[in-house]
Amino acid sequence: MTNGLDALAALSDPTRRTIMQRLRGGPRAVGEIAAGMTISRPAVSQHLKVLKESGLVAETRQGTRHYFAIAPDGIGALRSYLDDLWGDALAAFARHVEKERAS
Amino acid sequence: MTNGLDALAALSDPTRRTIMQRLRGGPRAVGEIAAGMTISRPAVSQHLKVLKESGLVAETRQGTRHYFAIAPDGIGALRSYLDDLWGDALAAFARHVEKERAS
DNA sequence: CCTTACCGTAAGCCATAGCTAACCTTATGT
DNA sequence: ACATAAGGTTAGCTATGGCTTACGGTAAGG
Repeated sequence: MTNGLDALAALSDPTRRTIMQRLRGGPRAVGEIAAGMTISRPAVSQHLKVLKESGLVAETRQGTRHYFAIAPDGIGALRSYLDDLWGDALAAFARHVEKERAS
Repeated sequence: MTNGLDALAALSDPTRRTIMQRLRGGPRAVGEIAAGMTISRPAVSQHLKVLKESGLVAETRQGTRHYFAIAPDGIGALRSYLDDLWGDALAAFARHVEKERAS
């Protein structure tokens, strides 16, 4: 795992998010992913490289076909990061409400 | 709420993530946030503007001081987005494992 | 009223990200 | 062996993002 934060930068790009959406049904080959998209296939390859290096997708080759699938671990790292922020935000918010009530 | 996805782009920047870390303890004024950081105060203001527009932080003014605090709703939107991906990823992974087992 | 503190905004510069086009690799098939 | 199919890689252009500097705005304090 890179460090779980690269995944945030990876998902910041709209194109990469639509790629993730296309992988929701299961593994897809590069050509299938690129089909119907407005950008070129090499561009998709570059995005897949970023997604892979960030730990969000996994690659499995089969002949000349490169299949990419969502990697649960990558999303899990993101979730735990957000959960930390979430917990602190709620705690701070609770303290703030408490101080308001004491006035 | 913008749409919950702007928050991803907002958190993609490392500087904005450290700002969020500084807000974990509760609301902070702009000057406090900028103190100790390597970048200038106007740069912090610009980052805070992005964080605010993405729904990740909320602003409350008090005199000339502008206090910023983590907005739980913004993080919640992100979490639900990731949970969607997470669920589908697990389902697809389970199907994949099942197909492997059937060989 | 004038100054000072605190902060947002605008202009400009520089670096990086994303795209396309062209090329190279590797595997399948005949 | 040759042709084709499927993808990764590179070079180069363009656009966008983030930073600084300089400026404008508002509230508090003497």
